Amino acid sequence: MARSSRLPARLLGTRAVAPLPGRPGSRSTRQKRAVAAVLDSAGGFLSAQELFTRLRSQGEDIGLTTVYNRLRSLAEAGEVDAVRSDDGEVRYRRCDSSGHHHHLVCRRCGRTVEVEEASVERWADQVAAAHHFVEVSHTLEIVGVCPSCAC
Amino acid sequence: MARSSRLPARLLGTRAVAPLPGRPGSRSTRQKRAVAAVLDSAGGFLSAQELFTRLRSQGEDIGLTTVYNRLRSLAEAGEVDAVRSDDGEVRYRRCDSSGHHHHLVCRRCGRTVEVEEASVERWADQVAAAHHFVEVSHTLEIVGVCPSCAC
DNA sequence: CTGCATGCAAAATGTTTGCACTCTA
DNA sequence: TAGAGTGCAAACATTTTGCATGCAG
Repeated sequence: MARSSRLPARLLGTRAVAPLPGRPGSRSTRQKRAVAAVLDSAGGFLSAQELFTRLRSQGEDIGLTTVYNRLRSLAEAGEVDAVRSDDGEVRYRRCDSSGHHHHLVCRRCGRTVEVEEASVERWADQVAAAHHFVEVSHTLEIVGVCPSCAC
Repeated sequence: MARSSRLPARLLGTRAVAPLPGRPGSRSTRQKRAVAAVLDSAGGFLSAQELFTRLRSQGEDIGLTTVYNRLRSLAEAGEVDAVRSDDGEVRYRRCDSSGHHHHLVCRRCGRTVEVEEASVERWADQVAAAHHFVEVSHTLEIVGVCPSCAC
């Protein structure tokens, strides 16, 4: 009962040590390419369901299972970050690995702005250290309504 | 599709303008008392399912629906905090500090430390303002391994 | 008595799994 | 042609909802 784990919790958290894409035995398919493309163009966070809808609405013939499969592989490979949102969906974003950053998200249109602020990182690390926590990571998201959606 | 909300997202996030317990028309029942008791004695985070199991195993005759009902009421009243864990369950804990705060969570044993830091709040609001976002809220959680679990 | 509270049963969601089929390499 | 990849259908776990019944005030 306590043991649920619909998603191997290990996939979550923002740390990523990524093996390069194109590993042995990996095959290139239309679906893989499509998922990657949408993920790239989106920039921000996307849930599996959203991703699936976008693909379908742009005429791509792909199954929901495949989207989940792909997303899991990408997450395991460290090519996307996965965080669970408040409403229970897991949301993925292309991990540009160039630096740790957070997002300012519009709750209406989904527009996202990347935000970097070292002080927050430092603060989080300090807090953790003060309580002697190790292997620390953190998640932070600011949500609101963007100017275009405001009125 | 973006609109899922198995749990009205408004319950999450730590904003709480709490009406005092025992509001008008509120009745005291065995079940309510039982939930409150377990929640109190637990101290830390508890999922609805865990709470339910504990109640049952200690002989309490209560339904799962009631547990969920109660938890929702308590969350709306600001008497418990609700955070979604990595594995998808919402976990509740008796909320003692009345203000807005975040959590430092042990990813092994679930132990949590409440953290308050005005500067983070201010920073989040500033970032949002800079991009002209309104109706802003934010979520922040720091996860790591606590000293006892680090060994 | 009144209507808040309870809880069974059933629906809804997001995600995972079993497995037969498809296509890339 | 072997096996990685795909995707339908069905299973799952958590949470919500409909509704008839119960009980505190």
